[in-house]
Amino acid sequence: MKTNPRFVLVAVPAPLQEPLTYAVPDALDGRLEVGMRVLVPLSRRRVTGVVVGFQRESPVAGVKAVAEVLDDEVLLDDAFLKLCRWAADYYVASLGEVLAAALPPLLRTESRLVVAFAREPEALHGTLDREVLDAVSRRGPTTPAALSRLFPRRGVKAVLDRLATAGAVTLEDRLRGHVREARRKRQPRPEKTAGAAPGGAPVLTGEQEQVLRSMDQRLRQGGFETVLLHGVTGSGKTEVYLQAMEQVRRQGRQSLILVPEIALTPQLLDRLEGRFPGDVAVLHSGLTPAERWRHWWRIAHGAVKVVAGARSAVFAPVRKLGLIVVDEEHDYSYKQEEGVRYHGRDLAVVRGRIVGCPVILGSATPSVESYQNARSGRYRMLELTERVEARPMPRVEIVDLKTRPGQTAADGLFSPPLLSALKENLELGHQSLIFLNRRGFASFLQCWSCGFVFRCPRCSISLTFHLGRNSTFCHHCGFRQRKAEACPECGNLSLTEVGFGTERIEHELRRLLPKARIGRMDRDTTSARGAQERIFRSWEKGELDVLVGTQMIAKGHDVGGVTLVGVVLADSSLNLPDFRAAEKTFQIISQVAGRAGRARQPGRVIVQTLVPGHYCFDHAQIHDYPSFFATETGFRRELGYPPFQHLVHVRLDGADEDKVAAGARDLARALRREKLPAPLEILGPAPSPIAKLRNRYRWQILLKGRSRPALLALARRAVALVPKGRTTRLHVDVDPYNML
DNA sequence: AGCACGCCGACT
DNA sequence: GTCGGCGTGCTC
Repeated sequence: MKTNPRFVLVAVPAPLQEPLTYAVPDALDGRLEVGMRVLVPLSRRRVTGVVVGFQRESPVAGVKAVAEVLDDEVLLDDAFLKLCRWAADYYVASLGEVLAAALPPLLRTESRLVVAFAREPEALHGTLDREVLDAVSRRGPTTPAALSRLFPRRGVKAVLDRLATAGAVTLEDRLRGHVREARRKRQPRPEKTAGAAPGGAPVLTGEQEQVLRSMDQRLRQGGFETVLLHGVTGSGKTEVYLQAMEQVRRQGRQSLILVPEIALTPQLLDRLEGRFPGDVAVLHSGLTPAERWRHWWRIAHGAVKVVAGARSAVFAPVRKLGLIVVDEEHDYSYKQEEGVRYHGRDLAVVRGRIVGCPVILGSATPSVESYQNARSGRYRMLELTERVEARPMPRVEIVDLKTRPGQTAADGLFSPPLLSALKENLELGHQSLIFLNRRGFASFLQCWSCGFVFRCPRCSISLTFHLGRNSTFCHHCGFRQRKAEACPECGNLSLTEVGFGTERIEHELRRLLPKARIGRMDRDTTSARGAQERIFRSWEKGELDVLVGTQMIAKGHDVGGVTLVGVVLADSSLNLPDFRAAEKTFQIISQVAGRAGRARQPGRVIVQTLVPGHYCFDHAQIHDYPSFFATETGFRRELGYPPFQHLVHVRLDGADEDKVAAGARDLARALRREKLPAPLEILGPAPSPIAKLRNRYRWQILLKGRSRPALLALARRAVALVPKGRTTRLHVDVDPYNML
């Protein structure tokens, strides 16, 4: 494409609806191609943009010129840009926003102001100017931000302007080092991976072999197809992925495997490294920008055979993509909840279609959407119905907590069956897993005298009490407050702890099982680097008898091989105001239950609940996903929820409650006046369930209908109708998962 | 997203 | 009286 056009279209990392036009300077004539990064002026700074097209004429007058090319060859290929365009279109975002979500941070921010000492001026304005100038000459070239930190609240910016005018310092818009670095086409040293020996492939079960055989042609020859691999827990899905990836490698192509963030553990990575030594790149949120960039570079230059990562790895710049695997495809962490709210699994399928490669979605408890797609023939269903080594499925018992009258929830954390099973298991020297989907000691503190509840000052929710830190916390914004001794309303000293979380469970277990060695794994105990690994290792070595935890013990580390799993209260997820509550509960019970009985010992699972009659328990009890699906889709169809109809969640938020409410009403009224190509329901507006978050009030409108084009058209109208101000902001969430 | 321009409370 | 808060608008 060397037609020497005079203008290029450049997508910049800003929420602009359209790419911007820049002139091509003579020096770059013929050197620019679509997919190259360029440095372009934007306002008063320079940013990296991506060339997305060419133009003969400029649509606007007075365009600026491209400052520099940053690549000698195309970094982002056509398929990558197609995926980004698709995402921008579908999620009602701009290409620039999608690129901002897709590219590592180091590829975006490019220039910054650098202050350097120039010369001693003849006169200085004041003592502060003197101090700042001294600091600059002492520190060498530095940034205004660093100086502001050194002289907080003293108007450093004005000082610097004065100093610059006086010629004492230079203020220069300087490129960051890495930009130059990136341009040198030096390949980073290949990572030396601790010589993990190639792991031998284990013997496959008949089912595993059959599944692989049925995908063989696609894996060899390519071509798009989505396979839903529905395999019960412990049926060896991972082994299927690994062998499929090996097949792809033999064809000289690369594989991309997406896993939930929480499952991106050393355990999985060890396994990948074992099979593909030195050939694995990992992308996850724990990487520093520089590390992420290094991995990105290796991937883009074909230096690895396998890319593993969480959600955003769906944008990994893999060139010769031969297979995409999405493990635990039902997992909600694939949904991005800020910025462009994309779904990693759905984009994986789109990417497979664009590049023409197979996509494997794997789960023991598929999402209702994916299972429906498999039913309707859009995906091909492959099943693994048996556990490896013919291990039996665990026995699941549902215990009704209600049948214990005269007792408060505090007494009844452990029902007699669960408690005696725990004791018995302990005596046998076996390990037990106790699951509760809630952190902290008590859900909230309430005054027994006047009813006062401690609430977050920034959010409309109560504060969770954490005994270990003697404080109450907001689980949404992080607000912390030392535990008060008395009620701030009436001064009463009797503050009651209401509800319970994992910390309380651990506490009670220590009391009930004084001899047991008890550990806890939740966000509170694993926040320190390496802490999760330590807990897991001691569990693995048998140094713990009981492990209490949240989702983390159901996903993430494979804490398999236990003989007893207890679910303290299954209702916590069942009672959420969410049409997926039953699905979420079914999934989490199946996942934790799957931890039981992986070794030779058969497993036992005890699920406590106040609503034992709920259908999700019936089906979970007998490990019957298809029946659960049938019941669940019955309700979904009736109520017009996904996968039968689609949703778009529109939220307005802002600091002024009245303005947000009025804005939401105006918007809903305007949307109802729109002419649509197909009928849609417009529900609301209504205050969001969490009506205030981080001091911003929230109202929402829900769009619902069968026609996706109509839904997206209406969502775009909403974006156009709400001015891009900052007092009330609009967020559009296509296919929402979290509507709180 | 940054960054600059432009109107209202606490200080040299 | 200023300084600096962030609300608003723009970026080829």
